[in-house]
Amino acid sequence: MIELLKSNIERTIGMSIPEGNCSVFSELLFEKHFDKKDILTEAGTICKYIYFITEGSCYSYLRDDKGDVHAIQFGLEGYWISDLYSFISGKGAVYTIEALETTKVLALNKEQFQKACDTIPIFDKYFRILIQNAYVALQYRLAKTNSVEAEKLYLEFSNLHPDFIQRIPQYLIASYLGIKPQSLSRIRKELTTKK
Amino acid sequence: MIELLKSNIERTIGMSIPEGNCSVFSELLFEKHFDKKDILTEAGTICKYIYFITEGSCYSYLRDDKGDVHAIQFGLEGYWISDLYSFISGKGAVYTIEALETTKVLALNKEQFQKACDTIPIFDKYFRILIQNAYVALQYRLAKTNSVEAEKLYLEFSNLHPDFIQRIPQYLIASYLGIKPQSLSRIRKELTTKK
DNA sequence: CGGTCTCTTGACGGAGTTCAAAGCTAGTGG
DNA sequence: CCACTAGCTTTGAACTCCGTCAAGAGACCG
Repeated sequence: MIELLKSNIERTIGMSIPEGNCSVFSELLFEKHFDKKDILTEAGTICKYIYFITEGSCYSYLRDDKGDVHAIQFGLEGYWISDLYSFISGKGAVYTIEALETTKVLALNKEQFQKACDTIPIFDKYFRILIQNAYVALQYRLAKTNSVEAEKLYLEFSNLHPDFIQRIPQYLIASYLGIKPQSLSRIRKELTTKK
Repeated sequence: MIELLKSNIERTIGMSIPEGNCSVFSELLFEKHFDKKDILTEAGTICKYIYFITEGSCYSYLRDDKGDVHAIQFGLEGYWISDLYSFISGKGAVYTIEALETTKVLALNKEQFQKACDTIPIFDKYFRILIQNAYVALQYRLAKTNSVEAEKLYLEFSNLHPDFIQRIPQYLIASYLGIKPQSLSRIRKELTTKK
């Protein structure tokens, strides 16, 4: 269970974790289980946890004034997901997080997160790298959104995340790319007839 | 000079800086001067510094396959600007950073940045918060880009950053918002006639 | 005062949206 | 185990916002 997280950390920071640290982890993290369509965090409420997905998949979304859903982020096994703003500030969440499948996570509340950062320097470093990477990737994604047509956006996405294409419904991928499901359907049709 | 940074740190982390730390700063940071249109970092080369702007303004941009420029980020007095990916990884920068006016910055290279984080815990914390905030804001910006028409995007931007509207050329603001200068011109016309 | 850079305006075109309806597909209950 | 339903995907036709191309007006700098 915790093995996935451990290997994830080691891969990210490029060094192996001392044995002692693992037991500290086990104490801080606790498992949670969600069924498909369960809500991990509701927009407006305080997001008390960051979740590390060990099984299944989730996504976060923003609901706009018209009530339309806009997918923000997907998470599969080995991904963290949360409303970071709410988690850190303690204010109401902007996004809702929902399970796409039967999902198991390791949850960490703010206090435990602090403790993990304070007592396990490697974890502190790990999380810093994670956010830096997420920030850099996001900046690039926005730049692409503003400069490239939807077809190329989809191609890049499917090359980068073939696993997402397999497991995440098309209408959510469309939403994530900033287009309508109908448009993505037409794009996919175009792509298959091209080949 | 360094006062601006000091007050910036104090405002961000919500506590005052011990006297001793300031002198450490002065040793690590060094001043640089740029004229309008000078390049702080060129895409493709390694971005060796993060810059804290004390006077003037800059922007970072991505040049796409067609040679078109896409504004990524603006920086005025009190803002940090860099190609974070390149700075951290030591690989070639994705973005170019250019001065929009005569600009003075405090520069910090990787080694000095490390030293600052290691010896000044407050600085470490400050930078973590900065990136977290930037990440959260960016995520929200992308969500808006994908859900809101250009007019509202511009209105939000001008409400949030009236100082940017004053000092940054309109064609760059258009680029930042992901639209063409002509479109922004028309949007602005619409808005004035509406009132 | 001439040249370059920025902003504006007009006409047209195209990528993606909207509205609507019909196929699919997977999950549910009988 | 099949039938039914709800949700997802596909397809068509009309529309809309923004992009493209082009030209002119204004501003700024040497």
